[in-house]
Parts: sequence; structure tokens; C-alpha cells
Amino acid sequence: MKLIRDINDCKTCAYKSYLFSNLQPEDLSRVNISRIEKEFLPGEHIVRQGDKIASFMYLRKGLLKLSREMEDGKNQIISIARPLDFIGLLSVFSESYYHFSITAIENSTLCFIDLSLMKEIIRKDGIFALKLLENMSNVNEMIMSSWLSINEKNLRGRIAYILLFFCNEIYHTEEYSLPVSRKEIAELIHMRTENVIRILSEFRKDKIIEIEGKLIRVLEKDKLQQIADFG
Amino acid sequence: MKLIRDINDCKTCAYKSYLFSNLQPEDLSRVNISRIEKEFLPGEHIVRQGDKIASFMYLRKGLLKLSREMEDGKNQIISIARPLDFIGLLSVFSESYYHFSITAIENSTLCFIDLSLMKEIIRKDGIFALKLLENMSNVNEMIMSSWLSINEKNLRGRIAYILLFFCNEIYHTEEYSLPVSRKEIAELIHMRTENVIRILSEFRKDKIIEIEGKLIRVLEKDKLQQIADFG
DNA sequence: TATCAATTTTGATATTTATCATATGGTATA
DNA sequence: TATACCATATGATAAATATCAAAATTGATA
Repeated sequence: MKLIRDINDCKTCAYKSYLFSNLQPEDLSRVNISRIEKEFLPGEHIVRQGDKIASFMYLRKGLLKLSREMEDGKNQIISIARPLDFIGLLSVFSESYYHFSITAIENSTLCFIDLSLMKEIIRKDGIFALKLLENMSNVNEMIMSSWLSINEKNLRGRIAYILLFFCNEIYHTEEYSLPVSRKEIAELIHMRTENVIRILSEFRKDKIIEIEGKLIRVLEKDKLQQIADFG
Repeated sequence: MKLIRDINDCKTCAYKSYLFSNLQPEDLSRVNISRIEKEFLPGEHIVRQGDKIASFMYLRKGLLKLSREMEDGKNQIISIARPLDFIGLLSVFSESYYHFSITAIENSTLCFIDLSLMKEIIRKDGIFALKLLENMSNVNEMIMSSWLSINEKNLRGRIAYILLFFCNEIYHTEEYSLPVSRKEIAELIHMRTENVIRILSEFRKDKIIEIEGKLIRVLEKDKLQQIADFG
């Protein structure tokens, strides 16, 4: 983790518009003063399950995973989060402690804003609060939808789904480097590591994808879509 | 569905305190004037997937199910909702249309408050908005936690989990009438109807529970808990 | 009451998925 | 350099779960 100062002023931040656009100038300026900018490397924890929630977080750049460690020691990945996903909204306003860990899976830059300041602004500024409510709704709808989709698919369908997810939602290209291990894919779509590997190999043999370590090249997107939909 | 007027004034509503307690008197009075009270019988739809969201809803009494119909026609039950679960919060503030259906599974009473009025009050009253944010966080944390729990269990564990859920969270007694069919249990914990029935029969044979149609009597709660935890 | 449809039930069987074993290559570490 | 530890990979097998079929029961309805 590295403290940085990439953005000089919230006023010029490209992501401002999605959340802070309607904030009163004086409030935005207070946010700007209080905020801390941090850069994380892949694998670095941003928060750990059980940590006290003290900041409102804001992913500016990069990719994160949210995961929960279960009583039996097994891990489940709740979601992959991009900028604008506002994953920090998940439980900031209700819980004192995080019920999940957040880990960078790519070089990631986050802004940390003191939580009590945020709450103060919310209390004062209902329009901003409504914006937060909308964003929180969206985050939840997104996570739930993907869970429901994954649940109804068999293993081949899940692998196809997640390959297309990285393709369409994250990298917007047919060739990309997986930001997660096979084991993490397994934790994300509820299957065993061996089966993740096995089915990826199947897809390779069927010439639907090419694999070089973490590098994935989607050759037959339509076929992958079919497998995701009906497989 | 029946229009009723069980409560004369929001001021005297027992559930007011959980959400509307800090509302300004004049706002509470506007809510009181605008609100519509409705009673639903088991099986009646309150909203349907695809309906336009026009109201903020508030479960006063009863039990609901949230479910989503998937593209392939299969149903998944997202959650069971009690009073105070504020299930209406799930996507009211972001989406124009419901992404799920809500159905009564017991006699249920709901208050409907015009959504534009609610938004107006939120914009004006940040403290109320913060309360909503907290509640929304709680709803989501609850739903996610139960999903994660269910996901890591085998079928016997899931059945034990759901029996204990009704026992501990809903009815607070060891003897209760299931508010859902075997098929709906299957849709809720991601398994097949036949296996729900089969495992319930197993538990009956092992004298862990007694079954008379919808009536469940939990005989060995500890054993059920063990199966839920480790089975 | 008679009839139809849906739900519950059980058994047999097929399919899917997990588990176990083993091997290989890479990477960090002493 | 040697060692240990992961991640990836593949095969064989076991276990879990779904599917198919058929019957009994219940509930709704004409």
C-alpha cells in the first residue's frame, strides 16, 4: 500500500460526477481535505473481515474482490468490483465491522473519506443521500442477479459465464489476463478448483478458447454464450 | 387483496419507531394522508416482476416471499421477508421496474406510500435518509449471509438450515406450519423438490422431526443444528 | 359427489460433481 | 543449490444430486 496524491482536487476528479456531482461546493471541499488516496498492489488487503468500518471508500482505478471466510475456514468470493461499482456502500451505513474482506486483484487506487464526515453530509444533504440510496440499490441488484444466474447453471455454464463476464464487463476484449487464480474462480462460482481447470481444458480442446497460463483468448464467443445460457 | 384501514394514524403505528420515528410531524402527517393499507391472502401477488415501481412498501404484518423468474422459466426464491425486514427497500430507489415478484405466503398487511412523496421527504430530511441507508444495508447483509450459508452446505445441511430458520427466526417455536410448499423450499435453497421431500422423510425416520403435511414438529433441535453446521 | 389437477411420496437409475492420487512447473526461501 | 510450497493439470473413483417413473394423497371445482 502506498499513499499517493494522484488527484489534486475532488473538483477535477473524473469520477466525481457519478456520486459527488450535486454536492454543495463547501461540502466537496471538506471531502477533498479529509480524503486519503491509497494505491494497492494485487493481493494486498484493503480491509479485512472483522475490521472496524471507519471510512467511506471509493474505488477510482483497478479491480477488487470481496470475499468472506466461513466458519469452516472455506472462502467464498462475493463479488468482483470495478470503479463505479460503489462496493464500499455494501454495509458502511449499518454495521460497525466489515463482514467481508476486500482485496486488490489489480493495481488499484482508492479514496478514503472519513465516515463520520460522510454521515454528517448525508444528514445535511438529502439529495446526496438519495443518490447514495440509488447507488446502493444498483450494487445489490447487480450482485444478486449474478448470483441467481450462477446458481441455475451447471459447471460448464458457470465457467462460460465467468469467462464472458471478464470479456464483456471487465476488459471489453476477447483476449485478457485472468486477474484471479483457478482457485479464486472456484470460490467465485461455487465449484472445485480441479473442475475449473478441467472445464477450461475442455473448452481449450474444443477450440472455444485458448489458454496460456493466465492469458485467455476467447475464440468462439457465440458458443461460449450458448453454453452459458443453456449448458 | 382488500383495502383496509387497520391503523388510523401513522403516529400510533407500532412499526413507526423503526423507520419513521425521527420524521418531522408534518412529514409523518403527509405520509399518513397518502398511504394506502392493503391486506393480502397467501398466494396473492403484491407486485410482479416487471411492474413499475410506484410505491414505497412497508410490511406491517405477515410473511412474504421474493422470487425471480429466470429466462428458462425456472423460479428462484430470493428471500422470505418478515415485518421490519424492509424488503421494499431492495430496489425502490434505483430501478423503474421490479426485477422480482413479491407474494404473500401468510395473511399480510402492507402500507403503500407514494414513491415520489418518499423521495421528496428523503431529499428534505437527511437524517431519515441515513436511517434508510442503514436499513437497506441490513437487508442486504442479511440476504447475502443466508445465501453464503446455504451455498456451502450439502442438501441435508440446507434442509436443517431452513427448518431452523422457520423455527428460530420466524415462528419462535419448535412446532409450526410451513408457509411454503416443498417445491418452494426447493426454490429457496437450490435443490430439487424430490430431494426436499426425501430428506424431510429421512429426518422423520431418524426421529429428528415429525411431519403432518405442512406441520413440522422439531424434536431434536441440537441434532438439526449439528446437521446444519457440519452436515 | 365425481373429476381433474397439483402436490407429496418413494424407488430405481443416470448424471453431475467432488474427492483422492499423482505429476509437473514455477517461485519463494533457507 | 536444495527444499518446500503453491498453482496447474489429468485420471480414476466415489459420493452427491438430479432425473425419470409411478403411485398415493390432497385440494379445488364442476
